[in-house]
Amino acid sequence: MSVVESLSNSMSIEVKESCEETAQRGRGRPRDEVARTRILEAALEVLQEVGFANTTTDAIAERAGASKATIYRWWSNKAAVVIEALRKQVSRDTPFADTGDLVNDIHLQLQGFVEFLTGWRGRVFKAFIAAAQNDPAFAESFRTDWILPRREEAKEIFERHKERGALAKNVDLELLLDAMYGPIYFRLLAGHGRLDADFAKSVGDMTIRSLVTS
Amino acid sequence: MSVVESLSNSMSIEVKESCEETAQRGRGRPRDEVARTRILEAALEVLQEVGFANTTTDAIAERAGASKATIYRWWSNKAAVVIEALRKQVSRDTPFADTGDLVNDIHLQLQGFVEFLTGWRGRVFKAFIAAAQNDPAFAESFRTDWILPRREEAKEIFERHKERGALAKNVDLELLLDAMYGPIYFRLLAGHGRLDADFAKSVGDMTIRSLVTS
DNA sequence: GATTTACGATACTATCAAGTTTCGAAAACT
DNA sequence: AGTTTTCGAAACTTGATAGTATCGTAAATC
Repeated sequence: MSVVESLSNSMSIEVKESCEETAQRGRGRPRDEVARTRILEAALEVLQEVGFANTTTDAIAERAGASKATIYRWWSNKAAVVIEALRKQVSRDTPFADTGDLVNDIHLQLQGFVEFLTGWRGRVFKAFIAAAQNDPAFAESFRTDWILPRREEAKEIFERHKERGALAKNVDLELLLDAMYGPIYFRLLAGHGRLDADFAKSVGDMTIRSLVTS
Repeated sequence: MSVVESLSNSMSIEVKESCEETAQRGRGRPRDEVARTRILEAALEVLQEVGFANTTTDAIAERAGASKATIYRWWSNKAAVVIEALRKQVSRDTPFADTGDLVNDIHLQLQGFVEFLTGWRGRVFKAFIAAAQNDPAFAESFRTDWILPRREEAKEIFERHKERGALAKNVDLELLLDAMYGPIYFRLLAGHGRLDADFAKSVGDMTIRSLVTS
């Protein structure tokens, strides 16, 4: 069983539905929630294949077996669809290691993250980051919905390690997280080296070494 | 004097001119090298302001005071202009610390890199990385012209530190470089924390701590 | 059954940008 | 002077796509 799977039952961040649109009881035919799901899934698929710059609403509609009219009935524009799709994925796929052992936690977190990025979700993720550099709406969502919640969760775990005495009180947790995840992001985006379990292990080892004397 | 300025006389990587187009002696009016320079500079300016996805050839031409015909006379397409412009900047702005002292080198390199990214060039750089996620030509140039040369140069410096005994022979230099630069890239792209001299110092300290027991 | 709303399909409009062409003028060589 | 090539300016063509509108149908409420 993979690390990601073994952690998938951990607490996930619930994203509040922004719109009052969801299944409002009224007169006519209700919103087709299946179509909604298909559209969001299709958006991620297309995004992952061609990047946001080359993602078209026609492609999303065709992939979803839906109509463009349906898309624009529920989302104000193309970016809104993709951003909601990305947020949905975030709320599902954020396993996080919390075993009680510091060394173990660090390794499992890095291992799980690399596994998360390998393959399908890695390409989605790259597209997300790229879009965030060109469009402020994506940048905001990337920070608010992805980066910050994960960091807060990780910081809580590390705070408990501090209280248990496994981690020195004066360790800068922001810096620690950057040291852990920075190299992973770096290889993901620059592609200059392998991004696999061995690398995750090495980064973890190095991070832990940097803590012993701090 | 800034770290970047103090290092700006160091060896820079000479990029070979790809095209035989440059100043071929023939019959008619020769190529206007001033216009060429203006076009490349304008390309970077526009890129840095709006990102590659929103960069238009019209904007580049207008900014450069040139004609689109001139652009397409010498470059096959829009991406070619921008990629050459980025390559030109790389060949100029790659100061690298090599003082002979390991701790000093690490801190100066990180300091110089953060300074490089702060302000104008940081935005160019972000646009470069974003484009690399959507367009294979940019990705190739990013690795070949930017990442790899810098890493090779840094690895040579660290190899000398190994020979001097300042650095353990078994240290993985690829990993070391990822640990140094990964966190910087991370903050540059995710924007979740400050990217300043203090941060560079902290990353350097942490990196050095991770080396002492390795 | 009448009404209301959503649906898929499709045609449509409007915009924007890449790349081309034309033209008169300028700058080199012979 | 004549020739060749480039230049800037501007008009132009072409293609792609975001977003809208229409229409007949399906699924709910009253």
